[in-house]
Amino acid sequence: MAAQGRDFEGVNRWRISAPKDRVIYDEGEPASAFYQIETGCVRLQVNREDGRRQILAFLLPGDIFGVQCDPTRRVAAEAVVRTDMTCFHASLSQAGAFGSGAAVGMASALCDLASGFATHVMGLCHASAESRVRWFLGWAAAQGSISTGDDRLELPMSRRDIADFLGLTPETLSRTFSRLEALGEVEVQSARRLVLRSKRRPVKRRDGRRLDAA
Amino acid sequence: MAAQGRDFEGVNRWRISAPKDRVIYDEGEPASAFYQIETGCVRLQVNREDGRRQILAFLLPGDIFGVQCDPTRRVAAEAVVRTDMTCFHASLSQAGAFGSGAAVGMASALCDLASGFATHVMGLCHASAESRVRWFLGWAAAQGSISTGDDRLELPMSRRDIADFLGLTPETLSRTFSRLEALGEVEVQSARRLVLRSKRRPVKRRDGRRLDAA
DNA sequence: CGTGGGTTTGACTATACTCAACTACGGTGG
DNA sequence: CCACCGTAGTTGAGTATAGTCAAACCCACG
Repeated sequence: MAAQGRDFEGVNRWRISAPKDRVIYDEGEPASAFYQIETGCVRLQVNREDGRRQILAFLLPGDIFGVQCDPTRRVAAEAVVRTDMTCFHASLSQAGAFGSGAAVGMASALCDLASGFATHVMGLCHASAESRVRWFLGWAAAQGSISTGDDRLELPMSRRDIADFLGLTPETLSRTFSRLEALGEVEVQSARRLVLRSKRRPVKRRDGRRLDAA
Repeated sequence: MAAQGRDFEGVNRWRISAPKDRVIYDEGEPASAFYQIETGCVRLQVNREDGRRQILAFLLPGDIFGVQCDPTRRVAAEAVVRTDMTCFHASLSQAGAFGSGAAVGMASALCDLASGFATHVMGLCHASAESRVRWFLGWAAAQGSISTGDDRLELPMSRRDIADFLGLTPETLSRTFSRLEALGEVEVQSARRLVLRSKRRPVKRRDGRRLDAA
């Protein structure tokens, strides 16, 4: 959804590549550039003092990240898998110097980011683990670079990544995948290779239980 | 935190006022304006088909909301209490016409919004109800228009609003307030009038338990 | 082919949700 | 000004669900 008609004319740029788990930028660093993913996957995350980690977003090809007002990074960006991206050397405060086009482009990227966060909040508020995982699967299925054709998912991230994204423990996540597989909603070919089975979404009741459990 | 140095010169504007619970805009409506709060409080929310409601953000004086790329509203905005605001008649796609200043201003507003959402995600991922409520109290204490001086909070929103914001039931929220009161961390003078008691934050361990339970 | 980390499963515990009743507050009208 | 009423909030009991600790499994890598 990101990056339609945003070329950021006049902004200095170069291509960079990051191997799996490479830190692209870390919390506390000065922010002077933003990025657009070409191939791969990036996670935005906050590392808590107690060692726990919250993943705020998974970003995929086309997505722009790193645009912000604050001069220092509040969240870290790490490559989930080997990732190629374009690095634009500009901050929002200087955006005016590049003309309104660049500013609108950056605003547009922020729009997508905010929209993704909002969707994430909505996903997290599904109380049950089952709902959260269904929501995650729906999100993944809607991403072109994850969903390879007909209901076949190729996940770039680990179970722990997903757990930290959904606010669940890896154990609960794994159990939930197993339950959904038993329900026939998904086939877990391997940890990162899934096939969605339910062609049409099951009808939900007010209490969140499925009517057509099959 | 919002609205520093953003005057949106040249953008047509007018002042509007909304009584408690008035819908400012609803999901599905066309988006042609954005807003800045003068006094009061606004909630951004999504109403689910099952009747449940997720509140994505509480917005306070100075905050800007309603800036988006999408031509239709994905979330609704409602006044929590009687609210006065300025309505700016401009959308992000036309922002270029007003010069880069307006575009940067709108991007800046989006930055704040995204930042708030990100903080919200982090708050929701605190597993326990106790942590979520502590996080909410911390958020409220940091808001000038809620925190009246020394650790005294005047909440504009109801328990149900807070519950829908934190992804808890009103019962659990109420119980949690009672527990925090028993722990001496907060005094619940009335439902919307709180006094924070812990001058210094209690030290936490990796497992989230307090060391200096008192 | 062997090893190791990621993943899955198991048993138990802690916590939040549900349904229900009770209470307190705020607004209205006498 | 006080009494009443309705709604919001609180508390209680029982149940369902996710977390914790621990061990087994399995795939991917060397």
